Amino acid sequence: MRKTQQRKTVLDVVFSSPEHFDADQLQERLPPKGSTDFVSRPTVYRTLSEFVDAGLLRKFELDGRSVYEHDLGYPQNDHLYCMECRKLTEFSSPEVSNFAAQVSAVHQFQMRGHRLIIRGVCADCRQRKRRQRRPVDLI
Amino acid sequence: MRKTQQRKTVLDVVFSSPEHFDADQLQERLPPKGSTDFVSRPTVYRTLSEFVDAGLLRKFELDGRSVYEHDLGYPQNDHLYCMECRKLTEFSSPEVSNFAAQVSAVHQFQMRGHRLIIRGVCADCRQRKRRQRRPVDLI
DNA sequence: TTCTTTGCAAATTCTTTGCACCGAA
DNA sequence: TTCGGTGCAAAGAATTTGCAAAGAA
Repeated sequence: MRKTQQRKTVLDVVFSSPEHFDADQLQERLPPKGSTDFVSRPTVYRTLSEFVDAGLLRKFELDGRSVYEHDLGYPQNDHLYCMECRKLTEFSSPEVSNFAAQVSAVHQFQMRGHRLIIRGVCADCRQRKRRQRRPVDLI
Repeated sequence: MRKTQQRKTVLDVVFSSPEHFDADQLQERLPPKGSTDFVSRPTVYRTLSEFVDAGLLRKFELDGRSVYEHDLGYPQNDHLYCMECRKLTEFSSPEVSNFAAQVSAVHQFQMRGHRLIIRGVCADCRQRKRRQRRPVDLI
């Protein structure tokens, strides 16, 4: 595997923030179209795919798009997903993992992994909505 | 809302089986292109969307496609997903629900719902693979 | 008749592929 | 020099939309 400017650029940006992202969000953080170290959309996808294979990132689907997260070496199976700002907050719970293993055993199911997504509205967005609503409520 | 042949046809087929399905799988079970009661692809999507709004079906994303399940009036938040045959087996667990509520509270997160997907290989597919492998192993 | 619903074709969105050129090694 | 890697354009797959014609009420 060759050390190219594109792979370096993507690597830098991907690991400059601990946040989840999709291909679109990543490209927004990469150098724009005129720059010397611009990275094209196909290369973004190809590079992300390589990083997943290399174990640097994990990929999963959300709302029909592919979302990537850093592979921190320990399980990150569980997420709070804000339906307003699309922010993901991750955690991992032995309770859920044990439960999943137990259910799999009962169904003679060979478990390869599991993922719990809790949908809702995050604290920030609730705050924002409350503030926005107040002036109207007072009329 | 008008009573059209298309809506009736889709309704019949959707509720003729308790299985999960995506738009493609549904259309395969609908009358083919020449038939009197053919339903076009856009109408399939529009009708499914109406059924979701009406509370007859629930929709969620899996592997980048939209998957529909019957809304049976009780929670079906948890699924075993076979990566081989794509079969979904559903269940619902108060443990996971309670856990989700508890985590949400800690994060001041307003929970709207949750979904646990356990990925792996179902009992049937394990059987099938074992059978297929045997002749080769004996050589 | 009226106004919703449908089918067709085309547009969108996200992702992947074909291919000629570029550039690490 | 040699292949692997890249950008562009185009292809795909899933879903949605514009619009004129069809058909419930």
